[in-house]
Amino acid sequence: MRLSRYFLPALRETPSEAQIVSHQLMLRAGMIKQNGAGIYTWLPLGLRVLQKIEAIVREEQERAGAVELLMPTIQQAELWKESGRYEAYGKEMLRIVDRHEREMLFGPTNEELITDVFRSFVKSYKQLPLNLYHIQWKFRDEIRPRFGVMRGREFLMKDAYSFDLTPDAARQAYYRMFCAYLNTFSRMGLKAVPMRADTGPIGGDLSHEFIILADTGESAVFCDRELVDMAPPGLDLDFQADLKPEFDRRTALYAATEEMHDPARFEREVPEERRLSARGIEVGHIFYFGAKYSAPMRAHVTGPDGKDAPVEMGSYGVGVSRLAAAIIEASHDERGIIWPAAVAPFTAAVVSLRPDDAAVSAVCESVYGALLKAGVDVLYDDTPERPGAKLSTLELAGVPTLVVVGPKGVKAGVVEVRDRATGSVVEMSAEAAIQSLVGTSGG
RNA sequence: CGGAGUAUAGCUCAGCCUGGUAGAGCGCUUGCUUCGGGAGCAAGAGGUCGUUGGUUCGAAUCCAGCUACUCCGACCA
Repeated sequence: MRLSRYFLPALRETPSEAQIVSHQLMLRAGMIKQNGAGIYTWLPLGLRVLQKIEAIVREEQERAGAVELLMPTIQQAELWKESGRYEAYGKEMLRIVDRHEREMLFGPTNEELITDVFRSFVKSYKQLPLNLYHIQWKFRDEIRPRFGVMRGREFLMKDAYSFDLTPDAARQAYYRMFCAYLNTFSRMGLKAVPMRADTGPIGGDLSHEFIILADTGESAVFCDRELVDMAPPGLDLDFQADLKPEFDRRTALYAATEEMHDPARFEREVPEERRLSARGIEVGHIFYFGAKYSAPMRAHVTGPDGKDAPVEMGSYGVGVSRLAAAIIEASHDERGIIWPAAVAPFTAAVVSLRPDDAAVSAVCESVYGALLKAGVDVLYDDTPERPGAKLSTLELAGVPTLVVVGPKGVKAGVVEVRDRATGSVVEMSAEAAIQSLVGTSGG
């Protein structure tokens, strides 16, 4: 992408409405624009990040055996009346009336819809286990949205729903998602700690929140330090196997959010030097809730004994749009965002210090062309801005690697390769710069 | 929903107290000089001062209503 043809409306000053660093940086880097309280347009750079996050979530869901579909944003009220949540959900649910005076709603979640899909098509235990997921915009009319997309009213969420015949099988489905989540967050460069969670209004008796640690996190968390650096299960994990040992190993140590925190137990179970009190951001939440929806909505399957029973369900959410902000909270410095390569909007940028210099432009074009051809997500800054302004903007936007091409370097036969995270600046031939990027870019 | 603020140029803000017809910096346009860390000079464009009403000879300024946004609390991926 040539920056001269791109749309990157970066701001030099911080808009006054932004309180936390991720919101400030997202506005300044031209990722989002606010429309109303908790409602945002995703500008091109922000959309790229969102799509990278989505892609990772999708790959790891598929790896764990989940199947993607897409449910609507606007739903009819009927199913919610059936489950009993139309009254129970309260004002957070945005209710809409259509031209025929029918009651509609903008979905805050999708248990009812998916349960309806399931009961329409699945009748036998032989079609189980099943895990269906989608990545869709949701709306919750929060009393007080804040912190940009961290707690918006409209947000993009991945939610998966598992269906099993027995509680034991349902627990295995839960363990699969548990492991998939750890791999998912790890791939985004995050250290996520699973914490025993309150099941809240969704109900059920088994639930974990996935928390990433960040000073600006909205909830206080308490855990054993060992958990923070525990490696994820890994992409070669066998999702067909019994994952209970894996799950048990990762939930044996103390980890709790404020609501579930038991100070006495914390002190009893965790040696003092390993006690970690920090702040965290919830980026995922998984629930096992059995027949909470399948019973009232009569989503029954016939078992091998010929008897019908409500299907055992669980639901598994990832806050996709929230993750964009959460990653920034966990990875930034005074100059701006530091994207982990896997979610960076562009993995590299070629920066022409002198677009009016033919020799400089020739080197830029050849590097840019080679990187494009190799499938690297590369931005080419061919604009006539001054060097300082260019570098500042690209550092603000967090591009992981810059290939800086200037007249001095070109005369000496070198370009500069700058690493955003470490700040290192290395001179090398254009050829070597291309090689280093093609070799390391994971796409 | 309770409490507290804010609303003036694209952005950050001043002006309001003490009423007299709107400013700065950055950004934008044009030209020249510059060009390796957010350039300099010159000339420009850009605002029904959130909105409605009231007071007044006269309102960005004083008063009231409304709306939007932000912050603190209860709620949440």
